[in-house]
Amino acid sequence: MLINELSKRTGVSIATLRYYENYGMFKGVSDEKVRTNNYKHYDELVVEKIEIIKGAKEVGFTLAEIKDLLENWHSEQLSVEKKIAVVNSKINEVDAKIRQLTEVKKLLARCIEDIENGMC
Amino acid sequence: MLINELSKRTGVSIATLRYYENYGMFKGVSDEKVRTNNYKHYDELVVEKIEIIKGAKEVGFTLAEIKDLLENWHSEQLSVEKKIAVVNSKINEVDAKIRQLTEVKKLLARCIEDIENGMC
DNA sequence: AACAACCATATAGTATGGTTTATACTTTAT
DNA sequence: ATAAAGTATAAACCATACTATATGGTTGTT
Repeated sequence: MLINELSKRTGVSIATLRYYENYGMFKGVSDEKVRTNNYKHYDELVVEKIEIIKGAKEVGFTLAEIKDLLENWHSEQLSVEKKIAVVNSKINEVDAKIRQLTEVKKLLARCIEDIENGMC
Repeated sequence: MLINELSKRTGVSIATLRYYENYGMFKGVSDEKVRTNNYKHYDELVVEKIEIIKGAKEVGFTLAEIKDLLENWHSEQLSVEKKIAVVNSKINEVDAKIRQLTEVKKLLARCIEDIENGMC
């Protein structure tokens, strides 16, 4: 699919997609058979990556962190074991975020107690 | 306590604390009895607020969102019920983030399957 | 008294994550 | 064939969240 469709599929603006591609988050490929243009084509794997980018960004991961993950995930250099280790370490980070959110929830629950006790 | 101690207590740099105060996240008060300076004093409530700021930021809330929460939490204008409603709505947002993180975890688990199946 | 350590304010600079604009070529619809 | 819509690249611009620098006053120690 071309960038327009990719944008529609993912809900991410074309400008942002180009920004991501330029940043190195994923790569589209030009069709070798067509030499009149260099339109880039994106596959389902790119869609998957973008879903990860969207979710991870939403919960506070930076593009640099996400890029690092995606790069290793598809690296030819790394062994299967190492790739899995990289993804697993990201899963651990996600768990840490969940714990942090649980902490924030506790703080907010304390806020409510404070309010009920007229302390604010 | 003065800003130096506040910084040490919270682990947030003095520059950042001033930025937050200027942004309206919290306010220190000058001692009325001392007219020779306008050093600002911060209490335990400020420390609590900063803990919330730190936690909420970490998981992707913007300063504007957090400010809004903190402002309502301590507003004199709002009734107890409304304050509680504001904090509760933030708790709901936190729950949404947790769900989002769970989604990201699923996507990452799918990555691992892909890797194991040699699809990457 | 003098010197370091601390506080306040203002302004400028930086990094991240985009968005907008300009230019130019390609494809598609009529 | 020509206008509209789509694609690519580059550069300028923008908001957010700091960080650093400059200036000047205060406090505390010796």
